[in-house]
Amino acid sequence: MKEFTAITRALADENRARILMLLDGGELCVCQILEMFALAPSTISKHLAILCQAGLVEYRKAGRWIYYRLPRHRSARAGEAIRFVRKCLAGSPQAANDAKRLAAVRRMSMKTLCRRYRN
Amino acid sequence: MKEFTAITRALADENRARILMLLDGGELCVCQILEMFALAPSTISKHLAILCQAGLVEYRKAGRWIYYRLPRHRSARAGEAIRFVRKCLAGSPQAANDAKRLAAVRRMSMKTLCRRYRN
DNA sequence: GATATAATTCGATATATGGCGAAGTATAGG
DNA sequence: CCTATACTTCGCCATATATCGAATTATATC
Repeated sequence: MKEFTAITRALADENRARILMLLDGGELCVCQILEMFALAPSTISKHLAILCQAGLVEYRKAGRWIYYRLPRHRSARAGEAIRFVRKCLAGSPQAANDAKRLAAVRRMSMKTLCRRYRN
Repeated sequence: MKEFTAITRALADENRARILMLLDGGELCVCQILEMFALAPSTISKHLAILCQAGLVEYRKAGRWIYYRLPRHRSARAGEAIRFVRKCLAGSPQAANDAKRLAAVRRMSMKTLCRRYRN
């Protein structure tokens, strides 16, 4: 029940759900995720931490960059949650829009992306 | 996306998830639901309203009593949500406990139940 | 109709959550 | 090792949420 609550609370935010759908298309660097949202880096970081805590994403470090992705080995409940989000949002206007924009973001260099949010 | 958010927010509360699992076993009168929780009637009522708003439950009036149940005709997303909750919680300690207690509650008369929370 | 009953709505409060900017951490490169 | 870079953590604020008790609505019964 505790795991379930962590998962549903993690899903109960539009931005986090969008992040999950983005990651469903493959792993992304934080700077790429950041580029998809009009939010401060610290906010995105917090969202990612919440998703991580719920077991809905995992990350790997690669030098200076950190890549987030759907966990390779998920708990049964996390798997059901991801399936649920996919079923609900796949093909939705928001997801379609995000996918389109993500394709453009993927074509940008990491350097360009990371410079965007420099203070 | 708006519907999805309403659904995930509705699920993001332990008590509401428990209510859904209870209703998965068949419709229940508000006073029966009330008996399952240590919460004020007004609080339960609000939870039911939130579930209703999200399309996860519906109700029917029968004289003085109001019965809640999983909606006969659900949206695709509501169906996925209910399936998700069921998959995650069916067989969990909490659900097993609740089911046991619910069986006892079902054996009580409505009059007895309703008198319980009289101010 | 008047009264009692079953549930909801309203108003108030305490806590949780999402957001930001500033400070901190860890890695890369000169 | 000193600086720049890529994120995260911390501290704060505004809003949202869960909860309660009191007032309200709607139905049944006398």
